[in-house]
Amino acid sequence: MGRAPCCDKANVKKGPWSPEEDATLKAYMEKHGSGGNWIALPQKIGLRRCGKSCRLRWLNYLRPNIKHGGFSEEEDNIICSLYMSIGSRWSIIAAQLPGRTDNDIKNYWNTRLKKKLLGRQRKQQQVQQSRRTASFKQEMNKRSENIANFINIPAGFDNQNPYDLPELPVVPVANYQTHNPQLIKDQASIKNMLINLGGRFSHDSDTSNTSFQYPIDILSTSSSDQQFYQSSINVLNCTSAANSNNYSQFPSTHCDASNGTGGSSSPTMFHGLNDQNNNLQVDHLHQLTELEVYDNNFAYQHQQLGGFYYQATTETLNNGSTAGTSTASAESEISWGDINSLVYSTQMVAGYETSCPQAVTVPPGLHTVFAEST
DNA sequence: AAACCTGGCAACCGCGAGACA
DNA sequence: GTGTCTCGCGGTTGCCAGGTT
Repeated sequence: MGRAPCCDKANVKKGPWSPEEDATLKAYMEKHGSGGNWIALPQKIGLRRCGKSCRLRWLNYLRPNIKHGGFSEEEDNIICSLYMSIGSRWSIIAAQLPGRTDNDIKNYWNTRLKKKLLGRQRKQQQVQQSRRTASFKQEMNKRSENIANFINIPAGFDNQNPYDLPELPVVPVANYQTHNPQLIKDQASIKNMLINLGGRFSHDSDTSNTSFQYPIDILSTSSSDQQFYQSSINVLNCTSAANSNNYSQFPSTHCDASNGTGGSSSPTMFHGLNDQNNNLQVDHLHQLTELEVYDNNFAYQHQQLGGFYYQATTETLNNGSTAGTSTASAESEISWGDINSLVYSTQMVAGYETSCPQAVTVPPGLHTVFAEST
């Protein structure tokens, strides 16, 4: 059986609202509220409008304290960060921005923010392209050298084909979303996600468990996966500590992986690309320039391009070793309302890491590897 | 000045979830 | 358990103002 129409389509008015209609709806809503039944409301107040239309008009336009346009840089950042974390969950994003409606944010994203981001990405891609070209030239030079060495082949050469340079390692890094095909569908899921990302909620009953939980079944992964996860968790435990602070008041101390609380040296930061299977391609690693490190938007832009973002030391990359064992040094109490401070992290990753690495949170699909600085 | 194009935004549509009989 | 109804959400459409040709 089909769904019954919510209203008599033939007798309802469509299109823009007149000032009179607005005034009627507003007056009624301010006095009585919707009464929990939007469908019956238009008839009650003599409006030839669909109940859904009334609801929309009230929520998006007539409701008190609605802000239109003039999005601030801070709001931009929140929207971008949240979009990167949870996708097009406009109502949730709107809940973090007082006075903004989901419709407003959705429109703003579609018409401006997305383009703004794409523009920056294009710029970034150009830079990356020139780097790849340079790296290709370098590789060709290396190969030329190898060929030259082959020509002067030493005695005892073991028939190895000199043209086959050793394959560069491809280190698998499990992707949160890959391992969690059941995508986030509700606040509980998001809460779980945030817990998995290192947060805890003040009303959680198990307060004894302060350590980070693996977002995937890590025992079934390879040892190298486990090592990378452990590295990530070291970061996340640091994150837990950081998240108890207001994001605008970061401590000036550093965080290293050995104790999760503080260190003094700055980690080296890299970025790279994932392959089709979301595996980290070490051969595409690139150490971040200072400019990139301080580019507030680099992290999430790069993630959008299908890349990952992390920090590690050259040593870690070479031997795949984990950072020192970390323990959560401070409990982080994160309420649902504190989601803001969490989601800021995607932006903070690049903008703050070198001076305050503990302010790192890993959104789904974003890989972070942390190791002691050399 | 007129036609055309483009971007921004309000409003609509269809669907899923949850409440209720 | 099933069907109906409402709400809320995200995607899409279409109008309109301003810019360009």
